Amino acid sequence: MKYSKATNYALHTIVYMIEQARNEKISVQKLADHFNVSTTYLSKILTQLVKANLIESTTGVKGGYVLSKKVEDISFLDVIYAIEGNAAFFKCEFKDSKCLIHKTMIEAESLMEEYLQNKKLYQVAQNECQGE
Amino acid sequence: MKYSKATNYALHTIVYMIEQARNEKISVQKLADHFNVSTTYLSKILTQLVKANLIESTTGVKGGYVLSKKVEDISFLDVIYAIEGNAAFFKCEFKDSKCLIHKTMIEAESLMEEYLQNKKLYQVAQNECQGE
DNA sequence: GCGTGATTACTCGGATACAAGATGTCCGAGTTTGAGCGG
DNA sequence: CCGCTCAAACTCGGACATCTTGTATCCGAGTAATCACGC
Repeated sequence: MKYSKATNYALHTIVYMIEQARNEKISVQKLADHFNVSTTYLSKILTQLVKANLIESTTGVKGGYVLSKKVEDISFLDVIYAIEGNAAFFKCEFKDSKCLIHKTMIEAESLMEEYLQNKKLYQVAQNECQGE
Repeated sequence: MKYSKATNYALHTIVYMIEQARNEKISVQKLADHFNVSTTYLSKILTQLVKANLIESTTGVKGGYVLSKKVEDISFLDVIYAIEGNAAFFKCEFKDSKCLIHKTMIEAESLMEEYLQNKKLYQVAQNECQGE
């Protein structure tokens, strides 16, 4: 039961983009250097963020990635869902919907997700840990 | 980011034991039949619960497992920790302790865990999903 | 009937096998910008 | 100076390799109750 490294990279990437001058495109290359990961790997992660409509990409020379929303609209949960998917943490093998254990676990998860939905990434920008 | 099946089995096993007459030993065999899993696999899971002092085992003929605490003292979180470990969901690769992303994620996790700590398993016993 | 040993019904733990997912790399393809070059 | 071509700088996507973790099985060892047997 752990969040993947990819989620960590995704969160940091978005925060980094928030801290850049607005609407300035940024290349995978630059991000990868900054976080000290391979460009190809990071690009996979960014592709997932694009599919979730959190960022936009423009191809070709001078291409790169830009936030596609107002910074106030990007929550932790948005990024997490984009990378991890939005399936429930817990799934009862048995009677599922009627299972009280299942119900309890879902309630617990909801608490956490509600918090992460209300927490926006721009709130932690600046003074943020910036890779190595 | 998902809880393992083992956690599901563990939670259901404890609930099942709560529903049994108190202090009555129960064998892996019986539990495995009930949940329709292999005895050897379930026994590994139970061993983890023993190590976490949630249940006790007695070996030999007429041996088996019994709860080792009062039912009011067994929380969801106890069982989850026993199986999943108590490591944090999220770990920042970078400056860790100073990272606000990390801090936020830990806060979110704490909310969930607090809920699961206060929720006891006997509260969902009875009317519970009992395997197939 | 009483002690001793064998059998039986259990748990325990190590070794192993398999599958799935996370992590990461490689490479070829498509796309846009801009530079170079010829008329 | 205009238009064409071509290279360069990007993203995109599929295929693949590797590692870790979860799931599951097998088997041999240890342990305690009970049964059987001999004295």
